[in-house]
Amino acid sequence: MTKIDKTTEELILNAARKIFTTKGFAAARMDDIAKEAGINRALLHYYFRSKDKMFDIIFEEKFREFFMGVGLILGSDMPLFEKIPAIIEHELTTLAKHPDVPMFVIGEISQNPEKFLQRIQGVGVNPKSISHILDKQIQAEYKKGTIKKIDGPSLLINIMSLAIYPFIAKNLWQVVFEMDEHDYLKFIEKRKKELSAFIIDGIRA
Amino acid sequence: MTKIDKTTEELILNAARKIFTTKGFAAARMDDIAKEAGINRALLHYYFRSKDKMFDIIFEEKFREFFMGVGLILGSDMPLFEKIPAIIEHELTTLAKHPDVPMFVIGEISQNPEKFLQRIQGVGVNPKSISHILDKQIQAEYKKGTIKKIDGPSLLINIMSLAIYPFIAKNLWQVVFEMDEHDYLKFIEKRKKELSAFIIDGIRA
DNA sequence: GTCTATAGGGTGATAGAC
DNA sequence: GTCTATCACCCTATAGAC
Repeated sequence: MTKIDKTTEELILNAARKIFTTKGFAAARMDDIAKEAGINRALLHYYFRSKDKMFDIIFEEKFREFFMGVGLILGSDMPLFEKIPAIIEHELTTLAKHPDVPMFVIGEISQNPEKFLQRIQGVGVNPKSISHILDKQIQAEYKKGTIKKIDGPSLLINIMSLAIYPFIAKNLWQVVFEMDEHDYLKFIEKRKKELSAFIIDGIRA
Repeated sequence: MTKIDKTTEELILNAARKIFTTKGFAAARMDDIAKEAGINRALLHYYFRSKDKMFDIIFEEKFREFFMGVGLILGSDMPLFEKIPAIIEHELTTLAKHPDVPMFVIGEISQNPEKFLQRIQGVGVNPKSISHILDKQIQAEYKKGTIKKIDGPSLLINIMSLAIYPFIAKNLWQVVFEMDEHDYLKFIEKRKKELSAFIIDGIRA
């Protein structure tokens, strides 16, 4: 519990957040972070001891952001036809503000999938129970004759694909479509309205 | 045109392909590649001079694989309702064999979007003309009353999202769904049949 | 062509002055 | 708390023996 200058610590964390999320752990340099924060390398170690420790703090934070919101919606008892728009709305809104989070989180998970399970349970998201809730809702709608036969994992991955991929490949599509930052965010904004309808029409009986 | 041992060269390229595509440029070590190939580091430089040059060869190759096939289908005059299943079939089939290509290619493009435009033109794919062809086909179907109003970029990114994201986040979803390699590929195989229907139902009027 | 040895520069981390 | 100087190791690349 050493007394530390709060503003410097946050200056460093802001810099670390920017560098790690845009470059990933392997390509990020302590010097990049120091320069971004406008201080020198030694100070990073004074506040956070090592690159690994600093990375863990940022990753944990982004990991939560990435999974917790959608986990809560998915695990709720909201009806299926409300859940889908709620997820789309939530994902596109938060990711528009933090476009490089998906690539960062998924990229680092890919390098270290073993660490992933315990971590996701740590943030209070239980894949199995979520999966179970979703399966039950799909079953119910199917029996009512409102949707086609589809299994939970398929529907879930369809929703997440459509919501997340446009951010993962944002730089790629910006070049292809010749869009600048602002154009692309407008494009995403327009998708908000279209995507739910697209998904629901895709599963409706 | 020095005479070089073809089999050693390919041994190295195979190793480089594996290491670069799974770890990315920044995390890949020349020593990883040497060990994977069963030779020593110096030999890598003898054949390919530098890490950068070696990487370029692998990236160029994977870049082509990733864009050319789908580019040809998209640019063809195949009717829209055949084009969509053709893309899905092509993508899921080739990516099932090379699951880490999307993360590799998109990840490296994200780090260097400037280099991307010239490169894609280099492989004979012209985004603008493809976009134009697709737009015309959508317009035509819309006038026939067969599909809802949707713009080219939206439809295209929907298709690519659904096809590619499951491979980008493969390790993540394998943990969530508790699937091993074989389970996941079976899951993908099943999606092949479902996805086209899902997309077409999603845009149908 | 393939190896060992090593140069040369980067990179994370620490010591110590202020 | 913040800095400069520096260590120790890592990593790419090259030299030179075989």
